[in-house]
Amino acid sequence: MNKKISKPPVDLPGGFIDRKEKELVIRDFLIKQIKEVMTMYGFEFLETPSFEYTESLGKFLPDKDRPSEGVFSFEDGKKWLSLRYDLTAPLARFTAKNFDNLSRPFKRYQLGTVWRNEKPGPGRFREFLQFDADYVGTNNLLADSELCVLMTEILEKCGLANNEFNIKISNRKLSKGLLEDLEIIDQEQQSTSLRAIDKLDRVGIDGVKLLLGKGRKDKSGDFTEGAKLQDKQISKIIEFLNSKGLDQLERIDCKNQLFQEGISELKQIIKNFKFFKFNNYKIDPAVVRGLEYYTGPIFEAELTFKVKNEKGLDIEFGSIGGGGRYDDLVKRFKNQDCPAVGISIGLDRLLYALSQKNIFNFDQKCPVLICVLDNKFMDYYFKILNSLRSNNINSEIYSGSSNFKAQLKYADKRGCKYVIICGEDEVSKELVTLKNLVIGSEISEDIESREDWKKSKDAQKTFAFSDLIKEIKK
RNA sequence: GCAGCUGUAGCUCAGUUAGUUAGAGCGCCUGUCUGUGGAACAGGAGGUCGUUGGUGCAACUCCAACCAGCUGUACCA
Repeated sequence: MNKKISKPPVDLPGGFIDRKEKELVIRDFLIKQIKEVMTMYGFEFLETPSFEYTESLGKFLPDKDRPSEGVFSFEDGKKWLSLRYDLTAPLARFTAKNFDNLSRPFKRYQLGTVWRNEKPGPGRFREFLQFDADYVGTNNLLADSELCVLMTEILEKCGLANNEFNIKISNRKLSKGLLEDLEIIDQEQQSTSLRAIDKLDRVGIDGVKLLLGKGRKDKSGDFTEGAKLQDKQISKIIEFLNSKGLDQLERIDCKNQLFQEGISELKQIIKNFKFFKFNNYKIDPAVVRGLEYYTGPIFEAELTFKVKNEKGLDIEFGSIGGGGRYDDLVKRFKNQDCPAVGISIGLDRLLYALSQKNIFNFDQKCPVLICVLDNKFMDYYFKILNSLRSNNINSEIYSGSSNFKAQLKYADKRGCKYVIICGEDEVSKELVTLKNLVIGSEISEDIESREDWKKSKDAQKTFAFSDLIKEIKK
């Protein structure tokens, strides 16, 4: 044997993780809640494949030097394929492909894994599960309103309290109109300004001022180039950002037509909220969400509590969901006007946030372990097993080959609440000994010597086989 | 991508001014205990000191490059 042969790594590529039962159980729960809400609201369930032609997904065409900038891609024959990075681009493709057969508005929801080749962070991976709900083929703002309501209902059903998040609403027409009105028309300067606005909640008003002006140094001393606007323009934008409600926004002196359209759309959306008796929202002009793509109202679900990393430090967590109106998306594929609006929620991020609240319980999942004291009692063990399973009790016969002591350790590690112990004494008299490991563990805290715990049989009980189900259900 | 910090056992970390065979706690395995996990005691396994190169008689220790992780920042459909 040559020891020098290097073994393959057990590490995973950065941003990819193994997901264990505890997490998957919660994830299944979240999915179940989402499906219920979506069905209630009358949305269709859709699934599209993981891969699409790279061109169909959008602007991230692989070039020879960096074929995977942002997306995972490979060349299949002469065509480039990519793993989808969201569910919206595939929806637009699907809609265009089936345009003539779809009812419009077309309401669909989708749950699926998406992949992004970018820097991972806490609760943020390169492979993650996303949920999307969209209205395609309507410009009725009732759809926008309903999606906000729906997002709220989902988050609440998933375990967030009403005061632990809120939906921030804005309109791309406001920021765009304002910039036009301030004669900031240079494309570069516009984008930089929009990005600066978007950062309000992270860098604060002063940070935004710097980013709109000369630029800003971050905590590590790294410098970000600013938009280099004039002071007059900056103070106008700051006034805009400080406008908390619709009233204050309306008072801003801006004649720009786009801006005014934005205001009246927001008014309509809020008016619609009354139908839904919905008020867990906040007008927030600082919401921008990306640069391309969105054309009108935009929404973002923001947590109101601090998220910590595994070392207990508060971290910048960002939003757990959001969306908006993207009226031009389908047009990329088909020469048809097809306004649309949608939301998405990152389930892994939601799960990460929820996991800090300790609201989930896993007791029932662990099986009852039937210990094997001797193989000659197998018939009896299977009699017990069949009885448990037919009564819907998770159970198993120890499947290793170690001694009794090791079997208890195994049960301990699995988190089993009960073990069943049957040897000569029990089998000959049709009895069952049931040991409660949880109680046993509690008792052990007061036990000091080995003699004491040998005596401590409070945690276990012996009774007739016929009473097994009755006893275990107690 | 950029910046700062951190890489020593499965985990958390110590390791002096470079100086024999690199340590601790927790965890893991075995025994005391052949029908009782969690206590105690005793023993054991487990390390190419992130990687590669450099300087030294000598490198975990100094230098360089690279890699990985964390945090911030940029980009974000």
